[in-house]
Amino acid sequence: MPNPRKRRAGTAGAAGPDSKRPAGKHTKTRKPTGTSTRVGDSSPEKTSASKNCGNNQSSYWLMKSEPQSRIEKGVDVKFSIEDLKAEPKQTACWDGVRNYQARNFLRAMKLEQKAFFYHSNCKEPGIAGLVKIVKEAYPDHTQFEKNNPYYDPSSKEDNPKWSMVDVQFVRLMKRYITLTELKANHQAHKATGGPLKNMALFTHPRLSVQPLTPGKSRPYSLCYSHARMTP
DNA sequence: GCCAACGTTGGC
DNA sequence: GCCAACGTTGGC
Repeated sequence: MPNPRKRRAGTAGAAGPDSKRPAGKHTKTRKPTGTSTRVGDSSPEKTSASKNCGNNQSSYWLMKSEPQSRIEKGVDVKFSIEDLKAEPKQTACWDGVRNYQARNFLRAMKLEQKAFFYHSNCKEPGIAGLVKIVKEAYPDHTQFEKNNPYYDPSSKEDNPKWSMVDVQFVRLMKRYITLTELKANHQAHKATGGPLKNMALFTHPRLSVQPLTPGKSRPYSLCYSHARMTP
């Protein structure tokens, strides 16, 4: 059931983001490595950010979602950053990821890490805002729901294949960063060795959940092989 | 384990 | 709506 699609999210499950969270989890918002990165600044060169991809992986991610209505198996998959903002607690679960690489990245996400919210499959694709991880990976309930577009009959309750995280709205970008702009920077960086030269958005265009690398750190290809472990 | 057929992604 | 790129499936 290939559905390497990104996904919208539903209200953070009945088992909401905080239901069984270790209470005192008020970790300081750890800024991505000291790098100067003003995260979420509108300059695309800075949209890649954070740590290395070694063990603790990227501290910054990019997650795609479709802001426009589209019916998939009878269900509207639309989920824009405005939709996220409108959720209770501005929080939702990121369900429906059905691609192993994307899933592995979901599983690597840590509390408080941030992700750029990317609008795909729409008039003007691009980065719309910033979200943060408020619940680490747990089983995606939609894989067991027969009437759900993301139902996966091959997944067993005692060994769920697919995971999701909960994300919370942080803010919109100061200005919308279009795919066109990102691509221009990516192209330029390929020549100059700039930080976006290996941006997964272009090197792995179908990956709906992807890590971003810090300005001068290792190329994404390394992260990629690290994350490659299991299907 | 190869690989052709098929399905999906997502920009255009 | 088209279609190229690419992931998945399943026969062998």
